[in-house]
Amino acid sequence: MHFGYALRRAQIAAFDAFASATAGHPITPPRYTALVILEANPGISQSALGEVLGTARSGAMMLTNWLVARGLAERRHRPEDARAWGLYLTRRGKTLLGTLKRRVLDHDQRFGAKLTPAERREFLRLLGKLAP
Amino acid sequence: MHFGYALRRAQIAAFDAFASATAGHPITPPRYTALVILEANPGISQSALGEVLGTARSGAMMLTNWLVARGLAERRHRPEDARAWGLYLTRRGKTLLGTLKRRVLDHDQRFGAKLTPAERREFLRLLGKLAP
DNA sequence: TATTGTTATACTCTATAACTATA
DNA sequence: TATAGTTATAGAGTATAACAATA
Repeated sequence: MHFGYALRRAQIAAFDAFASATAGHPITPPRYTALVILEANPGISQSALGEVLGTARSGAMMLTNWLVARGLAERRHRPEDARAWGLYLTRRGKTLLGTLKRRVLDHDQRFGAKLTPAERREFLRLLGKLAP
Repeated sequence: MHFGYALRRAQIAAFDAFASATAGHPITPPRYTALVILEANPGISQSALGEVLGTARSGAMMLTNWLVARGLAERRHRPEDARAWGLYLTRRGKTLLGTLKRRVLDHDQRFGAKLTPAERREFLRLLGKLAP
């Protein structure tokens, strides 16, 4: 069995847990991650968002467009640089993220509950060695 | 740190290893997996291929079309069921898969070499508990 | 009626390239 | 010239729905 396959299978199972947690919302993993990043970095630029997400600028823009169209985030002009936007969660975005975070964390913990506490620690340590 | 994120990061690293192994070939993880499945199950039907891959029939068909268009696989009529095709690797498909398997396995082992042999065994055991 | 393959369609993710406005 | 954002385009993956041929 390849590492790649085994990892992929486990990650698909984790995606399933995420899908259960976000059922009823059109939220995908990248969108959820973007919300989390915006919450932790108010005023971040689109380019910086793309860098953190590990995607191209254009991808960050489409992601931002989607969030803005649904009233979850907003662009604000930066006085010090007319080229860049500052991105912020709206009240609605913060509320949704609050709800989703609880549900995602809950499902994540249930997913991890297949391991004992000691196994969880060891597993996360080994993941850290594989993807530093 | 969520399990989901940690797993995703490690899996992206594994995908990178796969990409290095298949550099120069337009082979993706699902295409590689399909080749492996066809090698192990000569004459398998498209529907069965889709089931093993965990995707819809239509996806298995587009995958098959791609392989057939490049001369890597072929469809043969089944005498016992005029509805279904039997799928087979061509000689060219077998040759390519042979080359790729060596390279993918090599990169997979290099990826896993970030862990000690004992850690590798434990890691695969824990992955098995998470995604049985 | 159920199944196989097929086609059409749609959405998401990702990437590159070219363009604009600004620095 | 370099950067931020934008737009266009493309490929890949995945899914559903409807259809014809066959079982």
